[in-house]
Formats: sequence, structure tokens, C-alpha cells
Amino acid sequence: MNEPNIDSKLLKPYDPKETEDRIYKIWEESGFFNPDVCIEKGVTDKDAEVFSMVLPPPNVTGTLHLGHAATLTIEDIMTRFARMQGKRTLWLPGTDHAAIATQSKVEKILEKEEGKRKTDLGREEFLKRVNKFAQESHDTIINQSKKMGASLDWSREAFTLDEKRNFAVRTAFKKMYNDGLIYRGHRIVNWDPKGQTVISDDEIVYEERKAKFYTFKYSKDFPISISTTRPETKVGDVAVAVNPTDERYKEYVGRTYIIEDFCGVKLEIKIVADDAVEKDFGTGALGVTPAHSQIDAEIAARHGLPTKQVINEFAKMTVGDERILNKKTTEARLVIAEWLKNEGLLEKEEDVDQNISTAERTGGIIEPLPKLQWFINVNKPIEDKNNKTLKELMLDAVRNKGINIIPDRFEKIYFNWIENLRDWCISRQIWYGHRIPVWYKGKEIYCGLEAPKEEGWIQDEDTLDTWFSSGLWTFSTLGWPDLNSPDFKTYHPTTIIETGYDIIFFWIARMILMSTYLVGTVPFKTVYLHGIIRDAQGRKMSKSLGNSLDPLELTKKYGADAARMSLVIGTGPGNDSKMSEDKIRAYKNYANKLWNITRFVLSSTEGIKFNNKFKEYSEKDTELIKERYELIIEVTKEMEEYKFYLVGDKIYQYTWSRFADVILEESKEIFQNGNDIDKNSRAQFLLETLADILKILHPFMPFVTEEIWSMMPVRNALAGGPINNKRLLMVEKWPN
RNA sequence: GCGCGAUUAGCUCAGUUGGUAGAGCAACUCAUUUACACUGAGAAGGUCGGGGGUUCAAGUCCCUCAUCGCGCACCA
Repeated sequence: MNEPNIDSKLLKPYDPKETEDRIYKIWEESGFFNPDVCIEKGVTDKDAEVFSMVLPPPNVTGTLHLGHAATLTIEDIMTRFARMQGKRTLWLPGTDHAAIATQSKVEKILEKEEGKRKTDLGREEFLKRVNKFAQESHDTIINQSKKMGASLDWSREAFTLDEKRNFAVRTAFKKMYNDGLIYRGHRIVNWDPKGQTVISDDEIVYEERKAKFYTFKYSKDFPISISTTRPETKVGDVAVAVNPTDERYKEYVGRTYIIEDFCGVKLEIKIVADDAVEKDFGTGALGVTPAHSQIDAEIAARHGLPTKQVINEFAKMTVGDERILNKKTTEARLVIAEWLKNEGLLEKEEDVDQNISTAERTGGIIEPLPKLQWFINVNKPIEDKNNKTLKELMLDAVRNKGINIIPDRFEKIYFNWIENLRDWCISRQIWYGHRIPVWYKGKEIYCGLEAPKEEGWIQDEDTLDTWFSSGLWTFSTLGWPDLNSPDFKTYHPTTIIETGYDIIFFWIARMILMSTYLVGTVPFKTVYLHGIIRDAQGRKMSKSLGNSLDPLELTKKYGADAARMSLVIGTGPGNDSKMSEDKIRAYKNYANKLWNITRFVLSSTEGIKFNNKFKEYSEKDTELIKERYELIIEVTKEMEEYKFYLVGDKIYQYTWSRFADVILEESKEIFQNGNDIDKNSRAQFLLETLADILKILHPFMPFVTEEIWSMMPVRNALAGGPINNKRLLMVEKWPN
């Protein structure tokens, strides 16, 4: 056999390092990530079906982790598949300013490197620092995303805090304000003493801890015992509530008791009857602390009881004498417990498991406090929405199948969340974020897109919850509020949103809220939720465990294609998946196998004279073509059903066990001893099949397939045309 | 307390509408320069978490229990 006249690269093992950056550059320069260019260059029909999707914008707080890598991989598979199907395909990138997360990260750095606090710098200077940090972090994460092979349209990149998005935020806020959906109210809110801001109910993370459960009386002659895990809040009690049907306490209801000295504080306690109290819990009597408990505040409101705040924003006591005044709640707790014991008032002290509320971003222990904040009313009927509430709009979108959630069990979880939903607190006492577009002048208040012209108006100091701007993401990135924006008209509602199931409430639900209300359509037709990536033992990856794998290290070592395959195969929607280096290694071998298959196919078909006029297949090859055809039908269906994990495995299986191990082996015999028809037939079959394998595999392993494609004499062999007169594989037509 | 998911080979997972269990990785035996050692051939490995039921037939449908994980609520 002659020395094969094929690309010399093929004679060595496949080297992803030499290949991937070069290929990515070719893709970027082709412009094909941008659907407009695809239309311009004639690879996509102008009237083609639209496929659009926004990338869940990564926070500008750090670097790419495996969760991002999985997101990028799954979404790139969807995007490349759609593009190859000839759809008008847009995958839109961006980053998230992640208000609290980013600000607290910069605060930490400032503290560590300069020993300064943000107040030392002032709002303006501090924000400059945050912006600088955000910019650097942004650049890192964008470059890392490119390493994964993501075919995102970078020309449309957006940021949740840039000028255009800020305009969208102000527009949205103003409309909601005018409709009475946004209001300012004095309420018990979740205060994070560590982050020095209010947070929403969804930003609370419950942690189970051991706690002491004290049962005691306020004074010796007080008739009812109460229980609590937080004795220090009891200096703020104004009542004891019992169940109306509780015979034990019936005679006391309505009476008021004065306790002259409760660890240095005078209390006035009224006994009230309220249905919210459970007879069987504790003593069946509840000490009512309206300022520091949501439920107590509700009870207090029903009975016209006063609110007495005893804890401040730094979780320190604001009442009492030197024993507790200015002490932290945790210290005051012990002081009062000790006092109760000494006074003989303590009846019982038990160990209990308790869920304590912590702030998701800072880890601070939440202190319920009464505060004046901005809220979104989710229960107010909206006139131009047939008097439906935001809650109902959110429910309808999924219930009426305007939105399909994959896997569908998350629909239940979504409904359950909405049923328990309370008004969304959207103001934050931090500097980094969208400033609330509201101005005050004395008692006057103004909400608008711009500051009022006249003198003397002062803007609200607070910024908005980061999820407010994220909620607008599917349309704020497409030109909204300009309803005539061509992108908005073409690409919204988006085809699909793909994200981790852990942010279904934070993000998915808020996007549905914003889009159904502001745009009047669903934000996306399908929600595809993926799971969490865990380590080989099934543990969550974390820095403290030291078990996290860096996706960039993995791509360096094994190639992005191998990393992508291992992130997709063995992962169904909604299920957590496990990641190990063994798994990736297997797919690195696969890339090389494909490389060698190509070497064999190209070199063994080279000398064959093709009979293109009479494209004739042997009986055996006709069967093989049928088999291949069935495979294509099958995987195309599975791709359309988003079962990528099945397709990846199937094509792997076919390439290796069927095409290489069986078909190539028997081809050796045919090329050696077969007649011309058989040889010609087999050569054509091998080239066609390899081309189809490359196409099907391309969404999964874009780099190696594109590289091999560039070496394939496809047109020459199959149609008699000139070599290399072919498009990039990324815009080739999906096989059929 | 309410709800959800998982439990299949040593490990990671497939298993469509019920028809006597599949793949990858690992381990085992053989092949030794082959398109590819980032390889090939072969063999081995499972009473499908336990129990009960429906059915001619159950990994698959129903009930129940157990273990692990998760969400929500409660958390006086």
C-alpha cells in the first residue's frame, strides 16, 4: 500500500491543545455564532424557524466552575443542534452583577488588603472598586466560557447592570409602581446583620443546629408558663397568646399583668386568645414579641398590641441595664437564662434541634426586624390582566401549558412555592446594584425614569434585589422596552431556558412573573432543569472539602470535548450527576479513536476510483445504510426530546463497537480482495458514515469533529466536486 | 408535619407502551505493533433495596416498609 496522502496531523495522536483555540478562532471569525451573519451568508433561511435561548448569566464574582461548564455544554449542544437543523439560532450571553455576592466579596478583599471598610471610601469610590473587580472577573469568566467551545453570539453580550438593562429596570419599576404593585411598607423583614441589608424569603438558607428550649414564667405570680429558644427577645414581649379553646387558660384571657422587673426591664403583658397558637406545642402559650417575629407581628396586629423593638441592626440589645444593654443577642440570651434560673423562674431547659435562618450570601444569622422597605404585591388584582394577581399569572403560565417544565415533577414544586409566596421584598441596603428610581422631597414622593428637574429631591438610598433585573433577562437583553426592536420581535418569547434546578424560585419564577406582567407572554416555552455536579463519591463539590474539579484544568489535561462528553453522558434532567477524572479519560480516548478511524477511512479509500454516475451499493452496504438511517432517525428524535445523554452514548457506542470494531475490520478484507463494485460501495459508505458521525457528534464534541471535518474530502469523494469546497461543520445540515 | 427523588454488575448509570436484564469505567484471561496500546478478542460479574399484590408474564403497574438525598412548612 502506498504511503497515504493525508494530512500529516492524522499520523500522530489527536492533540486537543493544538487544536481547540485555533478552531474556536475560526468559528468566531466566521461570524456564524450570530444568526444575522448566518442569514447574510446564506447558511440559514431568513424565514427559518427560530431557536432562541439566553445563557443564565454567571455572577461576576469568581471563576468558572463545573456547574457553569455543564450549563455551557448542555446549552451549546442545544444550540449547535438547532443551528445544524437550519433554524435561525440565537444563544445570548451575559453576566450578572450579583449585587450582594459581589459587594461582600469586594468588601472582604478591601478589608483584607487595605484594612478598610466601604464607609471609609464612600459610596462613589467604593462602587469604582466594585466595578473594577466585576470587570476583571467578567473577562476571566468569558474567556473560560470560550474554552468550553460555547457558540454564543458575543456581539449581543449583555450585563444585568449596564445602561440598557438599567433603563429596562427603571421602566419595569415605574410601571409596577403606577399599577400599585410596588409599595413601600413597614413590616417585619429578614435582616442580615452581617451583610447589613434586608433579604427576601428565598435568600434564607435553613441550617439545623442544637439549641436550648427554655420554659419559664415572667415572674413568680404570673399565671402562665411560656417556652422559647430566644429568652433575650422576651424583653420585647407585649402579650401571651393562647388558643381560644384552651380550657387551661380561659380564665386569664383579657387580663393584663405588669411585670416590674424582668431582668431590668418592665413588661406589660396582656393575655389574648388567637387561633394561630397550638395547644399541644410547648406549654400551649406563646409569648408575643411583635418586633422580632413574623407570626407574633400578625397576632399583635389582630389584637391591636404595640410593637416594642429590643434588638437593633447589629443584633445587639437596645433595652435593659448594663447586664444586657448593647450586648449581642447570643450573650444576652445566656444572661437572661441565668437570671431566670437564679430567680427560680426557669422550669425546664431542654436540648432541641432547631432550624435557624441564615443569609444565603453572607452566612449571617437572620434577625427579624420591623423596617420600612419596598415590596412587590403578589396578591393585588391587576386591572388590565383581567384582575388576575401576579401569583395567578405565574400559576397560569405553567398550568395552561404555556410553559413546559422538564422534568415535569418540578411543576409541583413550582406550584407549591407560589402557593406559599408572600410579597417580595425588593429593596436592599447595599450600594452595588440598580438604585431604586424613587425620589423624596419632604413628604412628597416621586417615581420616574429620571430624577425630577426641580431642586431638592433626594433619591432613595437603596438598591434593588439582584433578581429584579435577572427577572427581566429574556427580554431586557433583546431590546425591551422598545417593542419595535427587531431582536425582541424575532426572538421573544425564547424557545427554552436551561438552568440548574436550584434556582427555579430565584430566577425561573421571577422571569415568569416579570414577563407575563410586563410583556404579556411567557418568557420561554420550555424550562430544562439540570442537576448539581457532584464528586465521584456523590458529595457536593466545595472549596472547603477540596474535592472540586476545575473545568479549565480538565480541559487542559483531556480536552474540552472530553470534558463536555463526561458532563453530558449519565446526566438526565433534574438529576444530580457525578464527575470523576476516570470518566473524562474515557472520552479523551474516544476523541483519539475517532481520529484514528479517520486516518483509516481516509487512507484506505484514497486509491479507490469512484463511480459517481452510478452510485451503487453492495447488498451488505445497503443493509448498513439502513442501519445507519435508523440510528439517525432515533438520535434525531432523542435530540428533539432533549435526551442528549442518550444520544451521546449511542453515537459513542455506534462509532466504537459497530463502525470501528466490526465495519472497519471487515472492510480490510473487502479492500484487499473485493471486486470494484464492492470496493467502491464500501469506500463511499465509509466516507458518508464518517461524515454523519461527525455531524451527529458535533454538538457534543465540536472541536475534534470540526478539525476532522476540515480534512474530509467530502465533496470530492461523494459528488465529484472539488476538495475543500465545503462549509464549516458547525453550519452543515444535520443528517437525515 | 406535607411533598419529591433515588435504591439495577465492584463504581457511574441506561432500560421507551409490562414480554426472562444492558453500556461505560474498574478488575480478570489472552493477543504484542495493528488505522488506533489513548488498542483488539474473550470470559466473568445482577434472586433489579425488603415484603406483599395485580397479571399468562413485573426492573417496569399498585400497596407497604427500609435506607439515603432533596424541597416546602414548622421552628413559641
